[in-house]
Amino acid sequence: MSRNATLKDVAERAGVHPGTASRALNPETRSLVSEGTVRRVLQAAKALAYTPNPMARSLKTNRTMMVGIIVPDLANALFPPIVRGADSVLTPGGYLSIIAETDNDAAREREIFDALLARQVDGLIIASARREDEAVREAADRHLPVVLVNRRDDSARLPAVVGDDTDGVEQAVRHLVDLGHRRIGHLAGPAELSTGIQRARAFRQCMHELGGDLDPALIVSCRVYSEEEGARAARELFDTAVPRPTAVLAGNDQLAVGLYEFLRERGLNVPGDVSVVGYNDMPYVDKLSPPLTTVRVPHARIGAEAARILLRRLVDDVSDATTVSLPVELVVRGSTAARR
Amino acid sequence: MSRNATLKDVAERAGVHPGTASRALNPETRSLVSEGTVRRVLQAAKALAYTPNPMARSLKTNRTMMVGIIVPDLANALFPPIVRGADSVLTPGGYLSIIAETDNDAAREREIFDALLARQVDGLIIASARREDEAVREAADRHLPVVLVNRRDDSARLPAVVGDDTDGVEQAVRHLVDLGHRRIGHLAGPAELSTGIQRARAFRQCMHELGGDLDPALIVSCRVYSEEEGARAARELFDTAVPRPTAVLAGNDQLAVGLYEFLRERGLNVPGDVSVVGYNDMPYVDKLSPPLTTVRVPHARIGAEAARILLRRLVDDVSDATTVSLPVELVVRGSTAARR
DNA sequence: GTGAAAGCGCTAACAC
DNA sequence: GTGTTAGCGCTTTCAC
Repeated sequence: MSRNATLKDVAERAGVHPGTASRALNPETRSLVSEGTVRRVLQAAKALAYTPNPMARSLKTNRTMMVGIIVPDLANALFPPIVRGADSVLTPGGYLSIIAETDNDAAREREIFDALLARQVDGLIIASARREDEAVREAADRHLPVVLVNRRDDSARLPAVVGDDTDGVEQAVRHLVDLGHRRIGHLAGPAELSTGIQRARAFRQCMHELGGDLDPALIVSCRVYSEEEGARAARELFDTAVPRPTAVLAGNDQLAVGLYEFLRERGLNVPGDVSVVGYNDMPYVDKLSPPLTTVRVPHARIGAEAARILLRRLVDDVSDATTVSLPVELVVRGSTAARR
Repeated sequence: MSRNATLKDVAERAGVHPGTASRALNPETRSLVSEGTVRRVLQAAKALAYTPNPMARSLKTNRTMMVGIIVPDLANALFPPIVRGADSVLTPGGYLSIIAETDNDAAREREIFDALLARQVDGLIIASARREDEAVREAADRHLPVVLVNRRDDSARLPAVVGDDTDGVEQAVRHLVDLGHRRIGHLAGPAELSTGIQRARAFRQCMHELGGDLDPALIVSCRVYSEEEGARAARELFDTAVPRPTAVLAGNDQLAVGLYEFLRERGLNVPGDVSVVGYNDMPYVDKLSPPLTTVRVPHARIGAEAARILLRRLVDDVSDATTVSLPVELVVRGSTAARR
């Protein structure tokens, strides 16, 4: 924006060669320079309020110290904590995070992926992966430093950090079964997302193990995670499953909110007639009436852990394509009650 | 991340000098090159999947094509739409947005401001301005290309885009007065923020003009915008103002949510005993019970307009420190009713 | 321990 | 119309 001091300025003021100034300023190479010179250079740098030009440095070192974070949608309260968690690790590590939104659009994701690579980011954290994802596939093919968060792709060739969906669903179903429910419905998330398929799979498994009703009509798939789709799927569920479920596990909190709407329209009471469990523990679901029982996913921790894995790759060049599952916790509120 | 084609590669493949290739690739200078050459260069570039190295370009042009967006907190549902609105203008303009959060911390804001400048961003959109703000002051002093959004600083030396607080408050108060309320309380936002002071000022003014009760005990200041602080201030309001207000205008929706909590604890019904109006129309306030009547602020438009002003400065070098006020709209829901 | 010099990839002023 | 050259600010190899 305005004329800044350059290394040359600092060198001149300190009466040394720019090369020497560079060495003195860089902690890694500082030991190569005599103590007195280091002091003079540091002093000159301070006096001139010198900040190295990252462009010039990047051009030389081939590293931008920037990491891209790709999320579907910042307005979805799920993602800001992930971003913040990642940021809290990246910033102290000297990296700048570049956040971009895909709007849940595969084409847009592709564009952003390309744009970020063109900008020479050193690595990428992707929260928008679909199970079949072109950008993710390319990242794996090219061995780019990429970590997936929250959602995985099917190839599983990239490291990923997610919440433990299997355990989360089990806690939820067990809670409902303990309350006496057997006929439990599931509003399954999009089949193209790992969370959707994973939670649905865990749901079937649990129902089987815990003695729930295995009627296939109890599972309805949602095309997207949204309130409207939740309401639509809820309608389908309650119109199809006979007798109607006494409890429903929603694939995420947004679907649960749609379910709430539907039940209210139908004149069905929560939890009197139907118990409801959500997933994620978004902000404000404790303010719904009744407050939503849901599975809390540690999104900030997920983001932080992903950043740590990425930095390990970037800084120490250690890589492994393992998936880290972080523990989740059922938060019981007012939307679940014993079956009447 | 991996070896990319350089301009030199493209030039070689097209059988021309790098300088010529550069001209052919740049739309601005393309007319200087013969048609056939342009075609060959473009073709070579395509074949090699050439993307210009932004570092090298920036080093030369002294422009990074990056804009910093500073927000207090992405988890506050207010700010993602601002970011998205800005982004929707910046991206087509060829700019990349760098989003950073201050956590409502002045020191952190200062750090981020410096870090972004060190990264050589071309301009800044600041949503975290306090009325007295060191970073904002410096930006003005140095004539940096900066646009304020949502919140302004007192010096008013920088362009700003905000919602029309005066009109918003007037619509809210008029609505309450029309419902028969006279004893209307106000949970004022932080005095260090322009929105807090502005809305409180407008509130006093309106109450005066519309015949409301001017009892100073009806206005309570909040230190921060948060639910807890809203609840605390509500307690103070209802403990101090005698007789108690029959309606309350909250400085923002978060304060309104805190007010809800307090009223529920006190056993006061909304809107039966007390009507409540919020400010901002955050997501999910329509899901509260009762759904919150509030003033809708066009945050996405605010972000977009700010970006437009910034681009005008960056691209065409037009600048003016005027404040743009965008129209707001009262959304009447279930939290307001006629005084009994 | 320090200086000299090359060069990262690009653009732009200047030749021809 | 195209080639040549210099140089943006920095790091790093090579001399000395």
